[in-house]
Amino acid sequence: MDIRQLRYFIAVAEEANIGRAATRLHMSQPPLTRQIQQLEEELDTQLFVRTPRGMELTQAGTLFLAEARNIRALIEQATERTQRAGQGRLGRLDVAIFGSAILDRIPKLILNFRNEYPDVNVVLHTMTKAEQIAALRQNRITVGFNRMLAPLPDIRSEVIATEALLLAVNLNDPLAAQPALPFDALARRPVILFPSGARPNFVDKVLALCEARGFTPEVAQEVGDAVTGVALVASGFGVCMVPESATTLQYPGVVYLPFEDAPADARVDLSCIYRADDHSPILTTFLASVRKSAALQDEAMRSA
Amino acid sequence: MDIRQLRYFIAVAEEANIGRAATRLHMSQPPLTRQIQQLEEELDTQLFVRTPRGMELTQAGTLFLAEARNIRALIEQATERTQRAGQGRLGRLDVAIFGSAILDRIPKLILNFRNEYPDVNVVLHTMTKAEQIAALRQNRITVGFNRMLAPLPDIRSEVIATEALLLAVNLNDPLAAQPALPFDALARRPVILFPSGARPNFVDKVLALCEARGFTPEVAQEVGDAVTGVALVASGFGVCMVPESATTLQYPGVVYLPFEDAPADARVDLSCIYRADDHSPILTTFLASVRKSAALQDEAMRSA
DNA sequence: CTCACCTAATACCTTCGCGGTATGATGAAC
DNA sequence: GTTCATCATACCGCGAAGGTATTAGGTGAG
Repeated sequence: MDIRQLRYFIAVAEEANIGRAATRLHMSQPPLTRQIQQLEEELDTQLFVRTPRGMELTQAGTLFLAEARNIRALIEQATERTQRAGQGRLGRLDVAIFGSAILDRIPKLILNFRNEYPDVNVVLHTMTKAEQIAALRQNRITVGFNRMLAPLPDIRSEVIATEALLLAVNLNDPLAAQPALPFDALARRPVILFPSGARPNFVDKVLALCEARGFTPEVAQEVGDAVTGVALVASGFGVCMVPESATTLQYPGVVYLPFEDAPADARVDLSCIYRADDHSPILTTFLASVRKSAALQDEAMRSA
Repeated sequence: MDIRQLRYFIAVAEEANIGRAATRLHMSQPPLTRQIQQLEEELDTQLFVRTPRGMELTQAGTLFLAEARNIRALIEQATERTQRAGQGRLGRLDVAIFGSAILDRIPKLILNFRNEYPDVNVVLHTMTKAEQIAALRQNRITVGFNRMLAPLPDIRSEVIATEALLLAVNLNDPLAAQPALPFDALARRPVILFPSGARPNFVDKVLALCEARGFTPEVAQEVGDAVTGVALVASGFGVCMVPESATTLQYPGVVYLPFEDAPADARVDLSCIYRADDHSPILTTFLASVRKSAALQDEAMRSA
């Protein structure tokens, strides 16, 4: 059996007339006759009774018509869905995020993507940097978000955004009264650092910035993520350097203050990573969407 | 797209290797390569990534594999069901029966058919003889059961069985004491006749039998069917001639007695009728089944 | 009753494409 | 580097699909 024959059969059944069906199929009558005969022969079942006025479906033919329409619809659906999958508009995408990336920017990027491609099932996984790289290598995730990535041969990384750094200060601290701080405020207070885990990370960034300005901060505590860090600031342990997006984390007794000199290197990157050999359309569309909405976010931030 | 291509695709996907798939499909590798390429081209979607170790499904390919398996299963099911319909083993059969035919024989015939062909949906309709013929002509039924059918050009009828005639007698009647009756017992009692409705029918049969023996029975009452007739016998209205199969109708105060002389013409036929131009397989199988089980019934009756 | 007209079926031809064999290109393993 | 596997390409022959011309058969009008 052949899908072409199904098409032919449906046409003949609907027209109840081979000649008219042939016209509709843009072909001549004799080959159509032959195809119908072959179909009947292959099924070993009479589908039509030939009358002087045309073709009339038998009971078996009526049943087969329903089945044929089913099959045709299923085929159309299959091609359509496959094509959408091939364009990265349908399927599943496993995305890894890290702890404080939950704050603000990343969720918005992913939300934009989900709105644009509602038939892609985005599955989120929380992983550390090292876990993300291992998961990429095992194909357990397709893309990950992280900061401060060292280059690797098999993993490509792409900076999505850079964020300014702010200082989280306890509201009772005299520093909190000022609208902006000099960078060396860090030298005058115990500092809370995060994250713990694989280096290089945000800790190294902060320490490097201080070193460039000729001082070494007093480390009050190292913690796992930004949320814990801000919680310690609220408890009066010290100050804590955080990326801009952490300010969505409103914590009683904590204010986020910019640096008055706003040094160009006092920024931290936010990157997404993916396999260098992954050319799947779903990743391509995701990256395109992320680049687009990250650019929009940047613009909105600059104008604010 | 082509069903053959689906088969090829499934094989390649399952083997993850064109060469092995070609072997499995009993063909050589190059044409298989080409068919897969054509399929991808037609779908405008990459289904496989070519590796030095074989073919690996893309996400779109994985989805298409599931769809292709679905389609293949649906096609197999469609051919199988159509073939069964073409053999009269699947479908719908509208059968008309008349009032007292509900008794015994016909239900058994239909039950046998339903057991033998469980996928045929038998729909029963109760109709008089005239209604059955009209319904056949309008294709509202496929086959009907009735008695005493006059031949018609467009309706074929076939005697399924003949039944002996018995006399239903009230238990208080002195006749009821005898094991068998002479035929002219009918001349000595008021007679209940049935059915009313289109002639010729069973009434004519009874009257003709009496006339052949030189008497005209006294008609106590004409009623619609055997059930009512027997009820009147129970009430003492008179006697009533019934076909053998009516004896399944056990009625308190009524006995069924055979005729001692058992004349050869004291029998009545039971026929089935169908369109002369109906050659549908479902009718053919039904008739074959009916003939077979009617013969078995006859045999059982004779030996009893 | 016959003829015209509709229907589907058949005969024959051309062409396109499927499958075959032989060979090439490419990456992995030793 | 050589060998072995993979898939891709080139080219050929044949079968089958579609086209044209015609036949066969039933219906309805005159």
